Amino acid sequence: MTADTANQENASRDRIEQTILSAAEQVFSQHGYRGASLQAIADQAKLPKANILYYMGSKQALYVRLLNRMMNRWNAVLEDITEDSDPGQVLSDFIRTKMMLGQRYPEGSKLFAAEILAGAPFLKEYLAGELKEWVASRAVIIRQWAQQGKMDDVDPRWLIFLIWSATQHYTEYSAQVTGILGEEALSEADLTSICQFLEHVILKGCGITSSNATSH
Amino acid sequence: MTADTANQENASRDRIEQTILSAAEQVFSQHGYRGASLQAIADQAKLPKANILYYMGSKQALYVRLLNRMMNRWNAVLEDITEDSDPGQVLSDFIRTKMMLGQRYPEGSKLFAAEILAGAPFLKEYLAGELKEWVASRAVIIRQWAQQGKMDDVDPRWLIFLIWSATQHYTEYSAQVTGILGEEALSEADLTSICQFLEHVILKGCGITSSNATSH
DNA sequence: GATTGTTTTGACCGATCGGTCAACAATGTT
DNA sequence: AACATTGTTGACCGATCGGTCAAAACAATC
Repeated sequence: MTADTANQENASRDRIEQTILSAAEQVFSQHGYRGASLQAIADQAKLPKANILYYMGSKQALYVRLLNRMMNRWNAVLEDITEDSDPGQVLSDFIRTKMMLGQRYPEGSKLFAAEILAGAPFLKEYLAGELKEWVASRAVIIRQWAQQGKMDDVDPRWLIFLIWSATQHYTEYSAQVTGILGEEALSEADLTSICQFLEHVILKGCGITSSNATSH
Repeated sequence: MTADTANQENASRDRIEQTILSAAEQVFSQHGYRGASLQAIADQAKLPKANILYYMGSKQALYVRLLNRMMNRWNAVLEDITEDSDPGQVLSDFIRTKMMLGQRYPEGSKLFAAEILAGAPFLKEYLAGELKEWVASRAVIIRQWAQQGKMDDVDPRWLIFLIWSATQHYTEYSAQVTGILGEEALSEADLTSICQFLEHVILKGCGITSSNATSH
């Protein structure tokens, strides 16, 4: 096997795996781990069922792989903030980025939501480990901002949960939102309006005078 | 059949039905409609599987009945507001009530969330009908408050969605929240703190001077 | 062209799915 | 006591579940 054919084959293998992962993400996100069937995933991917297992090993391995892929997409958010950062700028970016991620990866977001709804059987350690530390470290910085008088002295944990929930709502509850709005899907105008609303309420609600937060 | 024995039998039947509904709510809320099995519900209710079907007819009928029961619990919220109401008082009550409902019926709330995640196959008409009208009518009143200068001119729909998402988060994402906090469950102190935080941020964020909102 | 390794896929496995049914127990009614 | 109604439940049905396997198709090397 030459390097050329190796690349070619690996590329082919990657393409098939991506097809399967994408199909599986859709099915798992709609019906959760138990409710999803390999046959439904295979149909979605337009491949025989045995092929799914050949590439992914088992239903559980496929599911865990999807969860990990989604976790990786969430890195780099709120990662490089310090006590000297501008809260308005940071929270504004946070809201926008979180909203954008949800719109970019709706199936992945729903997959994650279903996992949490089921009691997070595959993510318990991650939540109580990595993510807990991440929240704690961000909370320290936010508290410093409050001590500096840059914002109100609110509990940073509730603030983070508020931004998470408010933004995730529009992807995970999209069926409810679109039903109520009477639209097929959220328009660009809707998204802009929602982001502006969230920035307005959350920043103002935290006592942040958004000097340059609307400069985007 | 005397009236007495009729009452007795109906009471017995009701008790069994409630047992089944409660068991089913737990199973459906964790695994969604497809992921839940009648056998699992029967085990939870400590009844033979055939007994579940005798009382409920079918899996779908049982599921729909649970959804309707949950919908009924949500009535009476924001129902008696007028243009003369005090926004601070109303929104404060809204936040508290919504939070309380989530804590009181965690399984029902998760059941609803799973239904929406799956694309709301059984609730499409309700969302696009009753609930849409409900939101629209509340929105009219909230806009009147803004015109009267009682609050900022924010989009009432986004405001309603914000309060929904922020409060629901603590029941539907309880696995994530408790994992991050390192607690088994949310304490009373946590809940009080969260309510105060949400009232502070949302009311202030909407430009509402909460004169007597903290009188509870 | 023979050989070796990798994909592909239909057929199949035991277990479980939602649902039916008949036999039986329990309870009312007369 | 005889009968009718309702409640209970194990056994069973065809379909589908996740997963295995072997035979065939395919590709690469010598």
